[in-house]
Amino acid sequence: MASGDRRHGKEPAALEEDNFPEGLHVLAVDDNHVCLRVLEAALRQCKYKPTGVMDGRTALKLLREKGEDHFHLVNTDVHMPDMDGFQLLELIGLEMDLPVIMLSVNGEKATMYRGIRHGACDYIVKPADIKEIRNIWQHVVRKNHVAVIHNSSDSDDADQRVARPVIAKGGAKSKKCSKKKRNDGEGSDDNRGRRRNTWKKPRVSWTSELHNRFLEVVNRLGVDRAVPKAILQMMNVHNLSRENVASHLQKYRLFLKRVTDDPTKPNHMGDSSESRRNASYMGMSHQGVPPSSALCPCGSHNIYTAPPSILGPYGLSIQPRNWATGTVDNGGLMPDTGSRHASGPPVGPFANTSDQPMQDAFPRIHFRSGKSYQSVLRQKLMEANTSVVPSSHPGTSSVAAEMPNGGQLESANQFPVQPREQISHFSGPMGMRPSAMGTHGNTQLSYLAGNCSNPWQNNVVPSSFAGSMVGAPLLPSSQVNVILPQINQTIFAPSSSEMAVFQNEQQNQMAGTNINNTTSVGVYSEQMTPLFNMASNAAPMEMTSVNFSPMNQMMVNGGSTSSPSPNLQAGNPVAPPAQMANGGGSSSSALPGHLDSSVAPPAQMVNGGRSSSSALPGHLGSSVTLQTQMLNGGEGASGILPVQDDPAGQQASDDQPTYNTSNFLKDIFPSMASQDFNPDAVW
DNA sequence: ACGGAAATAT
DNA sequence: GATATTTCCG
Repeated sequence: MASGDRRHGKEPAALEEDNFPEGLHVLAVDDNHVCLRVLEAALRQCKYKPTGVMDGRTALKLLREKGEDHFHLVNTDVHMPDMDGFQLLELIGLEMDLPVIMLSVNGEKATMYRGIRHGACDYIVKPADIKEIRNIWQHVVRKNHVAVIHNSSDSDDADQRVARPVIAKGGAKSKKCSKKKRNDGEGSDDNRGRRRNTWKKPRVSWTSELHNRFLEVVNRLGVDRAVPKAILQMMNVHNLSRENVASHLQKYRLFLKRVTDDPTKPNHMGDSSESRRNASYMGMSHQGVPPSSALCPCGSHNIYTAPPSILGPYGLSIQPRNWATGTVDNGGLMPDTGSRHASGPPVGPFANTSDQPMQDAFPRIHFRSGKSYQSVLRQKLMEANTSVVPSSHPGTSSVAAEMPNGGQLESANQFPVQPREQISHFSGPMGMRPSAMGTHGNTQLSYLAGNCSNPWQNNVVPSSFAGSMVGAPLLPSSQVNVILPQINQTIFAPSSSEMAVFQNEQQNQMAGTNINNTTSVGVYSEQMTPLFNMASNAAPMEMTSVNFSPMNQMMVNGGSTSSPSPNLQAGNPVAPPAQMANGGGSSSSALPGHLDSSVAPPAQMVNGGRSSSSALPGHLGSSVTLQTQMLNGGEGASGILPVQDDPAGQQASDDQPTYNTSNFLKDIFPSMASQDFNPDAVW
């Protein structure tokens, strides 16, 4: 119960200095020679291995050449003449998935916001306190674990979890010393340099889609020849390892065995024994994802009809589930294996990705997982607001402790109400206007039943095989069609340019709606959020359970109720068929429109349901929306920021096109003069 | 490379 | 606490 132990705070709450991993390669980017020198010296002093370059372009080139494996961190100034610092942030983030700490001389919150929006995981205001420099290593650690630890948003020790050391001496494994001999040899060698090697393997989520394919292959191969390697090969799913398959196969075999041994096991499918087994198995493991029509041509893969497919009953059963409450209401048709995640449906992130197993991820611009992380950023921003140069480093328990509710708040407010104007941006499935959908439970129902998994597949369910969905083409929704393909392209073959376009698109749309209240983030952004997470994250590790919370929420929203809320309607397109089964099972239907829209998990609902930001004190609310914004990854959503001067269009002071020594001095000295002399200040 | 089983994550 | 998934090891 290692994880349990950690959750209960048995382990160090903070990233202790003891765990400082010396020799992290830090790429220092600053066009100013003096600055760079100082920075490098500081890094060195802090036991890092700085690799300084003079400008953004060189830095990017270097990064691309050496690969992210060579660097652990990037510390870059955002004020560079040769390249937009923010663009650099983004590029690095998207391409390399490296923690990037932005350096800024002005320390303005707008700059910080922007930097964060562009992927910075933290920022340091010059003159930097050496302590801050010293602490940046924690981002590497956090990066590795926040995602993994995240989820239990309701736990009060979340902050501690986030701050937990990861790569410390033991390499990737932060596991406590195993009681067994097996893990004793912690001191493996893969800890220091190869950050990559220290990374935990992304957790693959065996959705029904994936499982379907798996079963299909197994069936095709025959039980005897169905060995991991062969299966893997035939499955032809990217990012799926032999181990993954082996593991799944193991589980499957175990299941088969169990079924064989216990023929009395309930068979709700009423199928042949084989079918039953498969079906049951699916029930056992599938993630509430509608089966792929492609894999199961019967085309009846929905909760209303569960006919056998020519390919077999693979995962045909959908696990009706009330995502909102984390309970399962499948009419006893299926085991409740996938319902453990109270935070939402365990949907995978790869909607419509044709060959991607769902995995957890730790997106750069994704702070959901790190409640404390958010808190940290929030604090930093707050400090920035008050012109206080933060000395404490984000992630430290102390900081986290200051925002015990951070996670809850953010979640509750994550998906504010969608204004109609925005809704109109999206055409529903089959050309239905969102407003025309879901108003009546039947509408959704019929839609979902008729078109099977389209909406689900395209909008919500991160099906690994959605690409092969028979019904996919039926979905005329421009939104869906436009977005999904990009997901495929950006996630696993991240192209910064593509991503940029992607974001821009969204930004434009968002901007077009001129949202400026904290509850105006609409369906679009909600749906996009996960995409951004994915796209901006090379290691989709936490997608399933974290990144997609938004999606999950959407699902709850759209499928669980026939709420009259227009917002809800907006969410309908993503309503999972499975949810339809629940009909009005979700309690959300009884909730106010806003709540419906935001679909806050139970715990969060308590929080007020509606936009939490509005119920919170200024800064607090600000932070909440900040996350949303970050999640959105686009500036378009910035309008929701309570902070007035951080609108999308703000090109304000942080946009200094040029940054020369003169500016530097001007910026630095006043800054230094304005604060107590700090012997630790780097520059 | 496999598959069982322990470890760990959710 | 139960399971799912990963990791280790023969």
